[in-house]
Amino acid sequence: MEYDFKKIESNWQKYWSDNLINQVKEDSEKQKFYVLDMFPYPSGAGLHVGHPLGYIASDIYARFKKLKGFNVLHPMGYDSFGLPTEQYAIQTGIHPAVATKINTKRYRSQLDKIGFSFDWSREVQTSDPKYYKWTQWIFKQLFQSVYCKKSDKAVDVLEAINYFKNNGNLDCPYFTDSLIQFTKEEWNLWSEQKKQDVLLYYRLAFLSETMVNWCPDLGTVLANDEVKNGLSERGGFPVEQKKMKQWSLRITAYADRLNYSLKDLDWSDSLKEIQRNWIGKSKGAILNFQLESFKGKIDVFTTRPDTVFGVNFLVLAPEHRLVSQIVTSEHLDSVNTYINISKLKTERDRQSDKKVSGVFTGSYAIHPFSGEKVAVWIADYVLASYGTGAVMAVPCGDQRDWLFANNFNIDILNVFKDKDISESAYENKDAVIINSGFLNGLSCNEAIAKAIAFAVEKKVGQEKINYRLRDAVFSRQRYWGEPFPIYYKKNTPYLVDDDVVVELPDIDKYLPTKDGDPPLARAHESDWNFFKGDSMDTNIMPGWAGSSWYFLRFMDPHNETEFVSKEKSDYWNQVDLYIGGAEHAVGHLLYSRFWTKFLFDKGYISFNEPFKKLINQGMILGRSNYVYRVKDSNKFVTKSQKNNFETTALHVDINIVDNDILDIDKFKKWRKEYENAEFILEDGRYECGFEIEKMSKSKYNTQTPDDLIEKFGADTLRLYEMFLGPLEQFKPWSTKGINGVHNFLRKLWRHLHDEHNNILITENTASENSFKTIHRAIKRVEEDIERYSFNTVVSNLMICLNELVEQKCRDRDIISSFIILLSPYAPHIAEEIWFELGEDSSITLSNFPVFDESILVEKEFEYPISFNGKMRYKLAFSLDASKENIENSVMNHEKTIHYLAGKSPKKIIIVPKKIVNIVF
RNA sequence: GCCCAGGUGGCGGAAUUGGUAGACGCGUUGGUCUCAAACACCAAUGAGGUUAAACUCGUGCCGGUUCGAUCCCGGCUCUGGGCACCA
Repeated sequence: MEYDFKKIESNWQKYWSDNLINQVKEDSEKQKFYVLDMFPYPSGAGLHVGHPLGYIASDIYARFKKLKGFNVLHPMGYDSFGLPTEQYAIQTGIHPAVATKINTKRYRSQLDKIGFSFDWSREVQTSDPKYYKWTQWIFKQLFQSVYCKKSDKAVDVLEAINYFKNNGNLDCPYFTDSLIQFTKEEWNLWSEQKKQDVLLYYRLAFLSETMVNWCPDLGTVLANDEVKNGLSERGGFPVEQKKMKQWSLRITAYADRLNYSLKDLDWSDSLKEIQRNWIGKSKGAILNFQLESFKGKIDVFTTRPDTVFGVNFLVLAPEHRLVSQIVTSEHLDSVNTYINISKLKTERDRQSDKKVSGVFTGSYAIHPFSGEKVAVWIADYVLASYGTGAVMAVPCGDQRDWLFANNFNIDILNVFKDKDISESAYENKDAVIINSGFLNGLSCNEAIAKAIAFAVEKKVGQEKINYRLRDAVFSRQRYWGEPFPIYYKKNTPYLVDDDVVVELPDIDKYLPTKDGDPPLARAHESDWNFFKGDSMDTNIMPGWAGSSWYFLRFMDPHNETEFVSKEKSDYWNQVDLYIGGAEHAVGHLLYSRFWTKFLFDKGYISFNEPFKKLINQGMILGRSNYVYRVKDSNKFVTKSQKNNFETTALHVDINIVDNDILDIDKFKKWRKEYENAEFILEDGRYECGFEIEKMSKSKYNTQTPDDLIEKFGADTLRLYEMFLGPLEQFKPWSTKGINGVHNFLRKLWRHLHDEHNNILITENTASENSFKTIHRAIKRVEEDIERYSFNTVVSNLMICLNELVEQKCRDRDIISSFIILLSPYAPHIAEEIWFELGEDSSITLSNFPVFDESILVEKEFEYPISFNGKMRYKLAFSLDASKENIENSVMNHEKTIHYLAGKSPKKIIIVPKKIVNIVF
């Protein structure tokens, strides 16, 4: 009888679920370990073989840690709010909640078939009101908090209110980017509404009128990380800049901490680098340029104060608030024209337009160091949203300034000794400064320090650290997301009462109103489960709201009084191992870190980073097949002849192609329009082209895990996905090698069963060799799993089995150990054999075998004997052989004499237990 | 343009601290079993070279350090990813 994986797998999946084998409870006696996957968005397409890759790895690790005696938390849930389900609702009228239910059910059945050890009793779904009650709660905490720069943490807004009452906002320690200044008298005289408006400049969740990324096709605003090259990440629609009133989160207050604590995380360098780039810390100075004919000054941010004497002009962003004040009447027309043109450009146009443009305002500023007059221009290469929205232009040291100066025939002063700036600016920092008054003769770094010191002394500037990171826009004008726990009284936002969850109301259509308000504006007062004030907020939260804290809810998923109890979050603490795709590098991973730090500041949890160790699994790419249709015909030409025709390449379903050879009959049946297709063949065969690309339904290159499980079983699938290569690496999907791992399991089965499927096992018969074999495997499997080298574990298990088969070893102890080693990878077959061995509780509850070093101790070592570094032959010596002994034997060996060919050795290197090298 | 990761047989990949390059698997070839096929098993399999061996070359390219380099250093190149008027 053969290995009947279908029966085995369904039996044990039922056993595990009936006996609650995977449920986990807090247990202070045991050390905890938290293994988490980035939870999936349940799309209508279901899982393909790429999705479970990370889940399999984390499941193996979780099972391994359990065997090592840890109390392992390994949950799963769904990030179930989001755009695709809503788009589907718009097309079909099916309520997103209904579609979500169907999709999650499908996901669940696919996941169950793979044999994961998830504790499903802890499942959460972000679209469940019991869950998003607490997402709203966290938003409320953010709204009720401001950031105190002095204590470097979030504090209650009441603290700020108290401060304003007694001091105004002079020297106040609370983080803001507003320039507003007020005294305590002013504050105390203000109306309640005015006070609330001003507080919005400080709250960590705030409403503001700012430039946002508006995507007309999606009908919503987007955060910066959802825009790629001026197009929306989802759908690839154009995005424009628009001034709108939106909710934002003041993540910029956390920029420094988010940047700094990256260094302690066990994440890949490239991922940390992406976050660092995104935060974009740069050190420099703010310098003040007094205006010549107006009161007031232009502040510029620069990272190169050493080049300050090389300033030939200033440039403001067209949107800069001073532009309208300083423009002279004779330049008014040209400035207004320029501003209007740049307003019309989208972000994408502005980026792709490499032409130098700008206009002179007619005004001058006074150089704070030299006292000279400096012309003030406006140009759209200066961004309003970075730094101060103004730059000091140093054409000799900055290429953009150089191009600008050249274009408008502005003189360029060179402040670098012996550097040629006739062809381009000199941007390196390794020069000596000249033409710069008291900075002359200094290196750039010395000059930077001295220039800042001078600016501080003369009160014309100070040191400044600037971040590229912007506050995160937090509202979306869509339907399928968390409603805001906010109502309005006279346009001022207020929080709803403490214990209330604002539920998503039912509406007639999932589209904006006639007036362009978000879909939720369709809800009447009676449609809301809670209504107060003049109106409810009609925005929803973005997709990343629910996923920014779900790892906390898994610790205490059914708590109705807290988002997570302190006791439980203290026990489970940080996620010890987090596995997911690199596409979340700046979105989800940055926002989760932000929320974790915030909740830490407020004392709700006692750790300030969510994910201690993170692995990005590489994407599994699809291997698409193409057929070539001859233009304007229903004729298809084989790959080798396609250049003789004008053809269009079309994706063809990989399921009707074998080894790049098209199954013509299946192809004719595949699509109605191909029923009468004709073919130009070579040797009677149609060869398809291929391409490695992302797996997607539209490319017909997807493979579902279900098909493979049907054919080979879940254990084979699990082993094979790991065997493909290192987890982090991108790799094309191919089922070429799947027979290999399947044969491994069959070989194991056959080794342990007779032809009637009776278990073959012997007692205490193992040879010394078998002990060595199994202990070598124990060592390697343990070490490799510990260092997340999941692919080499499979090889080691194969090697071990090959040896045991050769040794005809069926000894109970050895086989038990082997089965436990295998069980994280192939839990079903392991469980089956485990019970056949006479055990009566799940293998999950057993212990990982203990490696015994003494068994592997060898008496001798086979030395590679190399000549000038090249291995030529091997010679065994006992481990206690002296160097002299080894040298003598080697030098007298006939092969040595042969390889030396009469020459005398210059040097003989003997490294004990490593190598012998003879240099001649 | 800047930053990060990577380049090893026909293919996926291994080599953990500078010490036998190519483990394990796929594929291919030959053989055993079979009426035959499938399965299974055995053997070979980096390239050149030879009846066989000897030998030569070989981890993207050029150079360096070292008794010894896939691994360390310098320069280049290609692939993938990130950022990009960021002052």
